[in-house]
Amino acid sequence: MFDPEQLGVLLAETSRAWRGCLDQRLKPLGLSQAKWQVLIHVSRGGDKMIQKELAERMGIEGPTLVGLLDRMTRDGWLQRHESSEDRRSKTVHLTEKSTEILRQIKSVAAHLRRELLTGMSLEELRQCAQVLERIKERAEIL
Amino acid sequence: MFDPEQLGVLLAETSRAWRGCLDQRLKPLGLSQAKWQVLIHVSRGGDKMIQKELAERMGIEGPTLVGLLDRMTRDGWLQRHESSEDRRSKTVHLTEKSTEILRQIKSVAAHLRRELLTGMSLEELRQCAQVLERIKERAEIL
DNA sequence: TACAATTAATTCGTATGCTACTTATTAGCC
DNA sequence: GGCTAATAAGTAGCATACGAATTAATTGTA
Repeated sequence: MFDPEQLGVLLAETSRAWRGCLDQRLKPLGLSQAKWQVLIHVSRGGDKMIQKELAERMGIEGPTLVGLLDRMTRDGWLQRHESSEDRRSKTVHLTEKSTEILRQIKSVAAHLRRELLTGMSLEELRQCAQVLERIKERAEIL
Repeated sequence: MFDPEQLGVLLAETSRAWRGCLDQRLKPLGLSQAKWQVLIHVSRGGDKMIQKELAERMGIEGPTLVGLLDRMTRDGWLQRHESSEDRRSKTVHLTEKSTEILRQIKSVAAHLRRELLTGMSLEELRQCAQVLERIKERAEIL
């Protein structure tokens, strides 16, 4: 029996549970979800990415990112550099410590993903992803 | 083309986008997601439900609920009563104001759900929910 | 060129989440 | 009955999210 009324709740709970698992496993590395997301995005973004763009890619607001970067800089995960192109901007950079730990993050995330998804067919997952994608696109333009 | 590596990210983003829409529409009523969730659960729970049980049903920790109830009591959404059965416990109750607004909450949520899900077949949604359900169950026991 | 509008980062105040700890009360065991 | 465990609520401190307002720099226009 399926009630579409429950889909929103289920979606929220599933996302929460998944994130909770990952948080728990990355905690021993000193990392929260917000922090490893920053590291991933910075590593993908290259040396030219400024805070504004990082916030956009992460889907969070400027002030939220400022606080996050403050704590991460304080703890040696990141450095901020003045942009050479625009004196209003700052670029964000990995440190040795965070470069080192990125591999572990990716490995833990991939391992958890395999645990959560084993036994489900690629076709099932693909269809599920398609539905989610459509919901997401609609929600983002509303 | 579908890459299961992206499913976790997609799940998080979809959930976030849906919740964001609902938050935006309920904001004019003075309600955040945390607050309307409290109201929904209290209305379902009846007059015997104590804070401990409310926190469990909502999937949040005790101290988080304490702060939430503090703010909601302050703003006239709720009342706390001493439990007659156990002097350690307190029961949580709707006020006139919140009873009144609950209908609007449900109506807004149902309307949004229809907007986000129109055009998708019941079968598609059912299968998607099934996948989410399995992921959620695994994540919760890990 | 000068002035207005925009943009990037920040600060401030608040909401919401957590863990660890405290206090009051109840339950359980000898 | 009396001591110890467990339980419910709350407090304290922190992380993470937001919007509004501020500051400094850039862009666009008259």
